[in-house]
Amino acid sequence: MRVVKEAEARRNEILDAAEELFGQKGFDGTSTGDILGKVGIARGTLYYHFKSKEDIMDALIERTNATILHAAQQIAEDKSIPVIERILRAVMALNISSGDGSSTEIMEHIHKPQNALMHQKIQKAVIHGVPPILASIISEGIEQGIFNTPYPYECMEMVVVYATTIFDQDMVEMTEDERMSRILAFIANVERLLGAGSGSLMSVMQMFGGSGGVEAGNGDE
Amino acid sequence: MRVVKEAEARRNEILDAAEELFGQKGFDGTSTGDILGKVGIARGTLYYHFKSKEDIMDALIERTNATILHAAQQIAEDKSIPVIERILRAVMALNISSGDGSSTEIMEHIHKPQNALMHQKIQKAVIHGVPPILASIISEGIEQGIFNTPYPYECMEMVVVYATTIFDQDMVEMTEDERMSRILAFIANVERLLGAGSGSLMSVMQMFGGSGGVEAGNGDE
DNA sequence: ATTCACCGACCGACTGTCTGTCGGTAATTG
DNA sequence: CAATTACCGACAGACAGTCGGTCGGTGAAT
Repeated sequence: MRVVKEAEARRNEILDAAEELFGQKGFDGTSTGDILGKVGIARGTLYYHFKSKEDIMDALIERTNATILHAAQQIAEDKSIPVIERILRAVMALNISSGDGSSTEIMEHIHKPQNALMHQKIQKAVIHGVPPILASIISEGIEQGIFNTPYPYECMEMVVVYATTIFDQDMVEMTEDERMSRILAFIANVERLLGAGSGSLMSVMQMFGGSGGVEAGNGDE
Repeated sequence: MRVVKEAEARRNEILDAAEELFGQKGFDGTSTGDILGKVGIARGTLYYHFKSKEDIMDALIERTNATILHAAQQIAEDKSIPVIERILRAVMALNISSGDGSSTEIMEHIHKPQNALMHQKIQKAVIHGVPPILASIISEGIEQGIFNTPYPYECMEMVVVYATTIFDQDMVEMTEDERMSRILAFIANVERLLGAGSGSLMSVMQMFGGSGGVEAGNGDE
């Protein structure tokens, strides 16, 4: 039983299988044998296309990242959308999406206590890729007088690092209430960082899916 | 050749060896065989004291953390030290120290591209343990009118998450200049978060070893 | 004060699993 | 009908964890 395909097709088959398996069982929990079985190829074939198991992970992250960042970048450049709305949409594009309707929901099930390495690599990619995109939008906001900070990039870096660590990962166990109050504090803090008016960013709360009627018309402080 | 010791003594011998080896070669790069050789015991003995390799790491992190956090806590409670100075000292206590002069400089060489799992676990412990300590100092500062924020805890959480990710790890490659400008921006951002006067936190810059006006003298790297 | 039963600490051969390699084979292409 | 490209699967090497068994010390009983 021998099926020959174009190298890139095989590569993607392997990545697809790896994506699903890593999501289910984690990187360490997935053996190359699992991938072999799922794709239906032999050991040698896998190592013909990838030089190591880790190489598969790297390729997977790059593939996903390219797709996701591109989508966010597109949105960021669309000056027809108001700044605040655009931030919201750009961030949304990073969370789920992908475009072609296929899976690519790595972000979904990656938050396992396992996959530490994968986690780290993804975060590195995110920290590298996302802040520049958001900072460009912020800069526009500054020109429009919506924001006011000398450090748009560093602000976004801080925001992204914090949000991905606390909200996307399972670094801190939280009840639904704790989460909600963290989100409120977070938004208030971001407003300060960006020099935005108090409450001006409350509309972005919908980014944090789950519960929470956006009803929050509270004026604290 | 058979040497019998008290269980806790052996446990600590094993942890000492693991600490050094993990620091040198990383967690994945260290085999249980390496530890065995270094301590001079047999396989079975290791698994008599620890239930798995990961269990060794957990114990190691807990041991280190207990020491470090305790030191920082002590400082935080010393109301004779001015608030700003106290923050500085508490953070210093987290970085190196340990107390008894022995090693415990995990934080030193842990920042390797390897040890992802260890990294994650340490960060989790830090995120859990440090913000409460710092927040208590901040709260005092608020009473004294030095700071002004409704969210001292969340601010510290954000600060700690960001600083450990960007400055302590190698998440982002930076030149010395980039690092310096990141630090400046960071301090300015923290001042905003805490509602502190502009420039009031510049003195804490010495926390970030290396260059900067502190003249500490060490030329690392 | 000697014997003996007991138990915690210790040993190391062994097992199962996993990653990565290598020589060889089938399909494809020019 | 070469030469290249994709593929195969047996194999080597390494490693984490297990298990039956051993040894030294300690306290109780003789």
